[in-house]
Amino acid sequence: MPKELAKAYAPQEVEERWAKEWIRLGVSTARVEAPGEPYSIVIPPPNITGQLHLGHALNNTLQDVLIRYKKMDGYSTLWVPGTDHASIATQNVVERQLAAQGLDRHAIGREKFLERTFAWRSEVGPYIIAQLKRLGASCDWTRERFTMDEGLSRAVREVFVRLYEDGLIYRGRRLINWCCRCGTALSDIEVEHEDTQGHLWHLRYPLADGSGHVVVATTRPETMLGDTAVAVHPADERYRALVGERVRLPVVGREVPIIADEHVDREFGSGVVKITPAHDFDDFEIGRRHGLEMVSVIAEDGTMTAAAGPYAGLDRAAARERIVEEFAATGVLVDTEPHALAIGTCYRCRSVVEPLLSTQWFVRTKPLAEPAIAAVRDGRTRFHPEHWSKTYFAWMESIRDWCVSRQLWWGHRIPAWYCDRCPAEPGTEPEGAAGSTTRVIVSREDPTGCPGCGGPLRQDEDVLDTWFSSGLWPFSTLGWPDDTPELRKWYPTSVLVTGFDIIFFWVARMMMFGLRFTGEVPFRDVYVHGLVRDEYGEKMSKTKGNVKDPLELLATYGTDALRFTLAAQSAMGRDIRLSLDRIDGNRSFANKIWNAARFILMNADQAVDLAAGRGGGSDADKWIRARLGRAVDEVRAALDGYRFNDAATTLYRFLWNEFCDWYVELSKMSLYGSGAEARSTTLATLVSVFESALRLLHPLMPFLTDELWHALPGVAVETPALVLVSYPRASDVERDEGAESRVERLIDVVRALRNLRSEMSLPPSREIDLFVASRDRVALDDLRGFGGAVRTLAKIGRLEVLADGERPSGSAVAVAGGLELYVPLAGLIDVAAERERLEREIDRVAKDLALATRKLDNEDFMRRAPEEIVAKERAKASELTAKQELLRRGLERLREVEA
RNA sequence: GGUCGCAUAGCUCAGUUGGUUAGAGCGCUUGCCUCACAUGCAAGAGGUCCCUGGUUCGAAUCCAGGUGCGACCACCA
Repeated sequence: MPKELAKAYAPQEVEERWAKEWIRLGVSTARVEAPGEPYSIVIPPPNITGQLHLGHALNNTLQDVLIRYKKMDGYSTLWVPGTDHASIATQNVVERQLAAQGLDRHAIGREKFLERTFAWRSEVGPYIIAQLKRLGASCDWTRERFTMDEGLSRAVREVFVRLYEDGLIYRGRRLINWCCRCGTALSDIEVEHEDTQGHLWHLRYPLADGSGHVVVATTRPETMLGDTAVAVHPADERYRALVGERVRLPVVGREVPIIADEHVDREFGSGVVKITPAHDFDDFEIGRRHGLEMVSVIAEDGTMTAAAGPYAGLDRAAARERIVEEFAATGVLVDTEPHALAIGTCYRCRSVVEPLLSTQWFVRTKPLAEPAIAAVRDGRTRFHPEHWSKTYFAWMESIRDWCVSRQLWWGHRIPAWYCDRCPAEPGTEPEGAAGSTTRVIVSREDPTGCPGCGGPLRQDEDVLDTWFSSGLWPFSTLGWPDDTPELRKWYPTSVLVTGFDIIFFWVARMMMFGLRFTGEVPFRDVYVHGLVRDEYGEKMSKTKGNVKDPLELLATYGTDALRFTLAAQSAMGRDIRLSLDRIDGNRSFANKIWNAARFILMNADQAVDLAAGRGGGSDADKWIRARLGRAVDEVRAALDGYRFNDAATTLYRFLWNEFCDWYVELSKMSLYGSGAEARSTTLATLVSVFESALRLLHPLMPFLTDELWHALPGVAVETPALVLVSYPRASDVERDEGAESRVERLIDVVRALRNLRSEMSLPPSREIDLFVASRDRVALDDLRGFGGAVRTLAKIGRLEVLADGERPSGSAVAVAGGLELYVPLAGLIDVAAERERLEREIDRVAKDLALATRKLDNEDFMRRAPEEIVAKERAKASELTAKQELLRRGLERLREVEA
């Protein structure tokens, strides 16, 4: 029985109802034993601290489009949802909460801190999941994972231990990036470089023998306290004689050597550079090459160490100020100039990162990167758009060892224990820290005591980089290290959908770990989407205050409208400027579809046999089926190629410009003005084509389509959700090309007549007469077939086909669909206006004709262009010639009337 | 410094392998409350496809150079 639909689509109620219904039905719950080729996606797990933002909305919309499409198309799909513990980000949030209460984590202790964080996590963790559900994401919610789940933690430990056993994880003492605010080491990519305006200070270092001085230039004068050399270029004539001499450092009084190193840039500053191996990555390397001493003058909390002498205890920034002041007063500072430089900042708290000497755990990445590079080179994993593979290669090929230990509490604790009574076993001493006497035990199970002396052990205090566990996500979520049916079935996953900002952090790590531990790539495809920006192209950020809340947009425009807009704007790899007008336009699109359904339901006063709508009927019925077939092909091809924008455009055009604008109008004639049989076929076609179109659209607009599909007469009512129904296949749709071209001709004619009416300012209510002539028999036959439709759609009163050679005078003339159209003007309009219109039209035709003629006159074109192109050009030219001739005749007749 | 991307209508953007009359949405103009829809219908105006050169019968599309944006990477103190 036809349902009553409200006059306008109100998404809110429909969406909330369906979101719940899908979950109640468990439509997206994956079953290992389900038939069909496997298709799987693992969600980029949002941070538990997260709020759904537009980036998530985009990311998850695209994944959902793919999953729904594949599921409908018969694949055995799995979309694994979950969240990331986000070690450092979450810890910072909780620490801020503590600070608000005047506490810090050390005050409450590790255990309490973790308790509190877990508690908070169970409070806010479900929030983002609920938001994903609201977005319509058809994840398998029974398989939700969290990176600190028991299973995933076991995977983390397994990986750590295996890497350790294979010599790919080691402890080393070296220069690392240290965030003084977060109090932890960071990996190279966790440091962001910010351009700032600083100074270049020129300092005078006296030679130790008192024979003179050298001037060094530095952007960080406070580090001079830790200088252990100054360096010049070996080929620099100015300083060649000084190499091997010593300078005496101001303040600390230490004598340090003048060394020669290729790395020094002779052009920069004075050509003499101070070397601080403990606080600068370049200097660290130079120090290594020359066996220099390393003096740490900045401590982990950002204050100066005892080695900084009189500055000990001062914050590094204050120390710099003091030193500059004092150097200015004592003549050490000889010059100050402004200097632009990039300083490293912490990606989580934005404070300035210090290079410090520290003992940390590192992953040896070269042996992991090589197979990961090969897998993309040989196409086992493909990037879309392809150019992102270049970014991936560039990073992978110059990868450096990955510092994975963090001095944090929230995260996976490093499975290493120390016995301070037993000596280190050979080969397990930290690199770069000779003479360590501590025995290290790395183990899958928590050890009960030292295997050497049986004595107590202390576990490493540190946790792992959060990206260590996310790097395992594609297989840890499927049950690895166990050999599970899920892993066998759905790994490798089909596609990873992500933003380019985490190619290094995440994609690269998953590739390395995936290949190392499963022997296979973690995903076949990587679809990299752009960033969602505001309407001015600015990145959305809290600090800029231009963040749009997706939930607000959902409330205003509807989820489907937002989803459709995001997909439609997702041209391969381009950023999205989100314009509210666009979303609004797609809200109208949803409303348009809603009203098409209303129209159908209003007319569905009889039982509808869907099968009867799949063949036969009028030309219009056949035409819309043919158009549907084309749309199906296009949408499928677009989705297969991750061209979401093309899929959206095709759907929009088909539903609005073809189905609603033309077919619905044409169907009215059959519904209201013909026999029962024709009427019944048209009704069935309306329902059948619309039903297919809803299925075709479903991945993009799941709520609206599910609601309407179930309201249609004749559909399988026992199917509880549209995602369980098959995706349309072009081969299931009849394609009658004859009918297709006849209706195209009809459309051309109606357009031409409407155009003419409009140009002549004829009121739509006013009927006009139409005389038609043509030398094209087929065109005339066609016209006889669809004449009635022309009369209705263009408001024609009399319609007559002229005899051979007979042409009316004083008529407006148009040429369309191979037909000459004459509309007598007597008493209708101003003849002069029509004459002008004709003249303009003739000009236009003449221009096109000239273009075509020039090509055909060109010998090279005729000789070298392919046959079909030449034929096309010929056809065009002759058509234009005929048209021109006609318009000219029409013009002449008009002039006669005028005269 | 290196690498990558982008430049098309007033605005936001499409335009797969070179051959279209260069498209869409919004905005604008004109006319319509036509029995699904005014979140609508019909019609229209609006473009040196950034510049220069090259390849080609043919370039918005391919190549080179330039200009202007944007992003990423980077150890020039």
